[in-house]
Amino acid sequence: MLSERQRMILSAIVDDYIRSAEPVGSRSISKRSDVSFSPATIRNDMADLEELGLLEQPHTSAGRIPSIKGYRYYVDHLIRHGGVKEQDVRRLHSLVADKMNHWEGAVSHAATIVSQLTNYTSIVLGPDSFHTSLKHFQLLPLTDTTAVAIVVANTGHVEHRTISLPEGVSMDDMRRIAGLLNDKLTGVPFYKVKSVLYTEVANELTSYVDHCEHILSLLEDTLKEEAEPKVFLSGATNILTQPEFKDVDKVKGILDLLDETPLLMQLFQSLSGGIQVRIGTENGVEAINQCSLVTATITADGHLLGTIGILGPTRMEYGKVIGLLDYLSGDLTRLYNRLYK
Amino acid sequence: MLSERQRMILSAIVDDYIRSAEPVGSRSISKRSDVSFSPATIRNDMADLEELGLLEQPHTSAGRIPSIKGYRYYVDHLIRHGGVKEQDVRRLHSLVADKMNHWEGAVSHAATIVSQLTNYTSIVLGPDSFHTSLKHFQLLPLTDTTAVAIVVANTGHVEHRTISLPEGVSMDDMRRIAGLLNDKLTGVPFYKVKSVLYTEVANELTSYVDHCEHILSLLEDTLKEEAEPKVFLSGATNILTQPEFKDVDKVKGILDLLDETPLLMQLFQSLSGGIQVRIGTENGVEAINQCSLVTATITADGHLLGTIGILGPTRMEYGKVIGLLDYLSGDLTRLYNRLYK
DNA sequence: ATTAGCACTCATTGGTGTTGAGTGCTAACG
DNA sequence: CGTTAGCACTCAACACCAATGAGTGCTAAT
Repeated sequence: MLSERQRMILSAIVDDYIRSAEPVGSRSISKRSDVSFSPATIRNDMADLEELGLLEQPHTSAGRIPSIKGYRYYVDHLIRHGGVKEQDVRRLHSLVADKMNHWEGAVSHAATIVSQLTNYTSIVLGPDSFHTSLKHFQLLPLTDTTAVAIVVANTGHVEHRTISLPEGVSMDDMRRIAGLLNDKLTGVPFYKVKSVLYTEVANELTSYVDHCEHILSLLEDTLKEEAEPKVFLSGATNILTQPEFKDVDKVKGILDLLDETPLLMQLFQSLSGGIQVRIGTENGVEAINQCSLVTATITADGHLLGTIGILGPTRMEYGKVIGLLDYLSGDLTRLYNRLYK
Repeated sequence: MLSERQRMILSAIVDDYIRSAEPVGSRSISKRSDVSFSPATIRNDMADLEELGLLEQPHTSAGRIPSIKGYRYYVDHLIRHGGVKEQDVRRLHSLVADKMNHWEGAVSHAATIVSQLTNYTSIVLGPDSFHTSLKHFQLLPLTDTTAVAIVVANTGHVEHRTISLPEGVSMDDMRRIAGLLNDKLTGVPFYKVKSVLYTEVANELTSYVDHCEHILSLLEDTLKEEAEPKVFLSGATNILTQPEFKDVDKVKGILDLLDETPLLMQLFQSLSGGIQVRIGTENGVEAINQCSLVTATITADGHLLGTIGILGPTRMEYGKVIGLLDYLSGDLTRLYNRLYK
C-alpha cells in the first residue's frame, strides 16, 4: 500500500540513518544521484510515512529517523541482501574448517571474527539439554580421596568435575559405578537424567556401595552442569563505539545483561530456526529496547547444536549482518552434518 | 619523615577522596570531629605534602587529591586493615566449601561474590603451565570417524577436544595410542609436553599406526589448550558505576583489556605470592593507568592453583579489598591443601 | 501531481557575567 | 615559633542570551 516512491524514500532514510546516526532531512535525500524529486515532494511523502508510523521526528525542526515499525518494514520488504565480502567469506570458512574438531573453539573463534567484521557484539549459545543426551560417563582417580568425573555428550561436549570420595570407596567400586551409569544412562537426554538416576540407578547402587546418597548427589550435580547451555560472548564493548550509546547509563544496562547468562538464555528462547531479526522493543527486554538482535541456528542430524546471535543498535547494518550469519550458519551446518554422518 | 599531623592529614584526604571522588579541601578536613586544627594549618601541611609528591591539585582553586605516590604511602603505612564483615565471611566460606569439588565453579562463583561485595571487577586466573603436569590421557570413540580426547591435569583440571580420525584407525589402535601416551607423558609438566611428544612418543607411534603425523598434531593442539591458563571475569561493568569513569572513551580501553585474555595474563605475570597492590601506572599498562589492581595467589602442595585479582579505580577501598582477598585466598588455600593431602 | 517560496521552530553554539569553593600569603596571636 | 584569622585571588561550573542554521509545514504557482 506504499507507493513506489514512498518505499524508495523510506529505504533511503533507513540507509542514510544507519550510516550517519543522524536524522535525515528531505534535502539530503533529494541530492542523491538516484533521486529526481524536489525536497518538497519528499517532505510530503515523509509526512505520510510518519502518519503511518514508519518514521519519527526527534523534534519539530529535525529530520526523520526510522521507527521500530519502519525498520521492520525495511527488513521485511526493502533490504538488499548485500553479498558477503569475498575476503570475509574466506576468513570465516578457513577458520571454521580449521577448528572443526573443537566445537567450542570453532564457535567462540567464529564469534570473535564475526564481531570484528561487523563491529557489533556476537553471542553464541551451545546446545541445550533437550537435544543433548549422555554418551559416556567415566570416573578417573586423581588422588586417594579424589576423582574426576567426566561426562561426554553426544554432541562431543565434555563436562567434568573433581569430586572428593567418601571413605571406603575402592578403585573397583568406582569401576562398577561407572559401568552401571554407562549401562543405564547412555543415550538418555540430559533433561531426563535426574529422574532415571533416582529410579533405576539408585536401587542397584545401594546393593553394592555404601554412602550412595552422597555419590548420587555428586553425580546429579555434575550432570546438571552439562545440561546448561554454554554462552560465548565476543565484542561486548563494540557497543561503546556507537554514537547513540555515548551515555554510560544507557550502556550499563546492556553490558549488565550480557554478563548475566540466565537472562541471555531467556532472550534466546522461543527462537524458531533460520535467520530471525528482532528489532528494539520486539525483544521484550527493557535493557535492549534500543538494540536489534539477529540470530541463526545451527542444526546437525536433527540436534540443535547452537545459536549464533548478533546484537547491535537498532541502527544496524541489517543487510551485512544477515548475509554474514546466513553464510556462517550454513557453513557450520554443512560441516557438522558431514562430520556426524 | 612525615610529621604525625601530616600523616593524619594525608590519611584523611585519601579516605575522603575514596568516599566522595571529589577533591578534598582544607576546610572539610578541619571540620572532622577528630581534627582540631584550623584550615590554615592544614593548608600549610597540604602544601608540604604536595611538594613531596604525595598530593596533587587538579587546578589552582580546587582541593587536593592523592597522587599515585600518595596512595602508595597510604597503602604501605596508613591503611587500617578493616576487618571483613561477619556476613561476608560467612557467605564466602559457605560458598567456597560448597563448591570445592569443582575448582572452576568455586573460583568463578567466588569471583562473582567478591565483585558484588566490592563493586569492583574481579579477575581469576587458573593454574599456569609451569606448575601443572599431565595426569591422565584418554581417547573416547564418539562416532565411527570421531573421538573425544580428554586430558586431565594433576590439578584436576580437564581439557577435551573432539578430533576426527583418519581412515583406518581401529578401536584397538586408539587404546594403544592412549596407553602409550599415558606411559610417556604422565607426570610431565605441560610446558615440556610438546618436546617429549616429538622425541619419545613419535618414534614408537610410527611403528604401529599410519598417519601418525596427523594424530600427533591433533594431540599437540589439545595439550596446548590445557597449557593456557583459564581466565574468569566478573563484574566487568562495575567500573561504569564509578563517577570518574563517566566518560565512555576512558572506559572503552579498560573493558577492551578485560576482553583480551592474553593481555590479562601478561598483567598477572611477575606476581610474587601473597597480597600485592599495584596502583595506577605501577601496572605498566596504559589502559589502566587510572586503576588499581590487588592480587592474591592460591597455592596448594607447592602448586600455584590460581590468582585472584580485583580491579577498581585508584580511588579504591584498599582496606576492604585487601581484607577480603586475604580472607578468601587463605580460606581457599587451606581447603585445597586439606583436599590434596 | 509537483515544486518554489516563505515563515516558523528549535537544537546547537559561543560569548558573558556571576557564583562559590578553595587557595596562598601576610600579619597577628599565644 | 607554631598556629590562626583575614583577605585578595583563581578558576571551574552554571545560567543566561543572542546568533546560527538545518529542517519543517503550508500555500500558491507551475
